[in-house]
Amino acid sequence: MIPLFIADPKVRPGGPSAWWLGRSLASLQESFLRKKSRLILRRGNAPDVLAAVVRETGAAAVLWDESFDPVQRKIDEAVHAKLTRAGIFCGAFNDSLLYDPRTVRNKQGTPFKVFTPFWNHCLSLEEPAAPVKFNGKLIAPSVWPRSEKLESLGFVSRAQWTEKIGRCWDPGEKGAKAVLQKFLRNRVADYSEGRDHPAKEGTSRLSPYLHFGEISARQVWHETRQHMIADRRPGIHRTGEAFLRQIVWREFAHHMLFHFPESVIRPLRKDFLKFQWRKDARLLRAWQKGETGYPIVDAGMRQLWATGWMHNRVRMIAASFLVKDLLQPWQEGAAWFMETLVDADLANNTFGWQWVAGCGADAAPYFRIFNPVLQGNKFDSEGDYVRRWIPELSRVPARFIHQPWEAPSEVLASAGVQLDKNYPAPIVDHAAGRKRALLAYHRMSEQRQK
DNA sequence: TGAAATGTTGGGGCG
DNA sequence: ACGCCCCAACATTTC
Repeated sequence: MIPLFIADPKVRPGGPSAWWLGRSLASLQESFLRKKSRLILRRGNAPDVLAAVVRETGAAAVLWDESFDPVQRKIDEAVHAKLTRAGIFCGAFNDSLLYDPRTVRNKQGTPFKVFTPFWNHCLSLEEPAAPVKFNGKLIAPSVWPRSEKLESLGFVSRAQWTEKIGRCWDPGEKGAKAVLQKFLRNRVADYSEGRDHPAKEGTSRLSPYLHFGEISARQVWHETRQHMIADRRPGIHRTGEAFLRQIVWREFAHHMLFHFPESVIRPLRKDFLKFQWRKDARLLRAWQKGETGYPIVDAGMRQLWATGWMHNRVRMIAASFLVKDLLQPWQEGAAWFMETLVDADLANNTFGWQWVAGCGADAAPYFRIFNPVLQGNKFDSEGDYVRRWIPELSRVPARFIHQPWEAPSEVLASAGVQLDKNYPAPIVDHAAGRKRALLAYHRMSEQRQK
């Protein structure tokens, strides 16, 4: 068996994702070496690379883990076509999802477009197969094919930010297992409540590991189920199920992307094609840099920049702010997230942004608009999250931490805050922004009727 | 996996 | 003691 990774230039990860992939491959190389095997690295057009490796080694079959995103699918098809023509056996298996998106259908035989029926349907299916522990030997070929150096694949960045992100994460399979065990031991029992408080570590933080396949959804599913049986803490069933529900949201997003690959660019609800966004590079830039003047939004955007990750509650708030308060196209936000997240995942990201923007198949209605002050008070009531990511506001009392512009001048002065000097005043008034968003939404709806 | 606007109820102050 | 008003507190509707 020849483990092989191909860096195909058609797949273009953002900076943090590329960094993660590089670290992940290094870790995978080590674990193959420990098993007296190797991980061969190549770069180039995947079908050509595979044909060359088959020629070099006389391999009889090529097996790979299937991915369902549009770019990868296209590559897989090309590989399959080229190799089968050459008489090579091809086999793809699904290790990234719990179920095969080609077979999950509702009673009408069409894909599910609403989450709850999808969830109920999944629960009615046979449980996904338990992962198999491999204890066997990896049989080495008589001659190993040539491998490129990991550094030459372009994933290893010398940029300064990688050092900072590196301190937050431990990519690789070992890290993934440790993170899951820690989550099940310490946090899953409080998941339903804890997951919404960004200052706490209440979420699983598994997203990048799941994205890169360092842990599979089936592993997470079965470990969690076992834990729910063994853990005697009250309420563990409810909170464990809330967590599994998130795993199935991921599943749903991947199935949706499989069935609607064009949703990466286009809104699923076609009336949104006519929505009047107010494209403004200045506003987009302020949002990206965490300079909107709304502390909970800015804290999230700065956490993203500093660590390659943002707490999910804050992702929703920040996304809502960009799309509704600033009326910027959701595609701009989605693109920024893909560039800056370590867990950048086309399916989850596309689904999430369409959900927030209200143009997804099963989305939040457009008139559901987050108020960043209320959300801040509700989920970061002490302001600890804001203080961690916006040091300029660290001395503002909790009463005003989510709306510093409302603080009396002496409070601001003693906290060392000068609005528009060391922290921006709000770039838009939320009440006015909300009204403007609703107006744009109504104009779109009227236009549809014409 | 909202929030704001609007409606309803009931207790207490007060003439 | 009674009725009126005010306004929390909660419920419902609307966006």
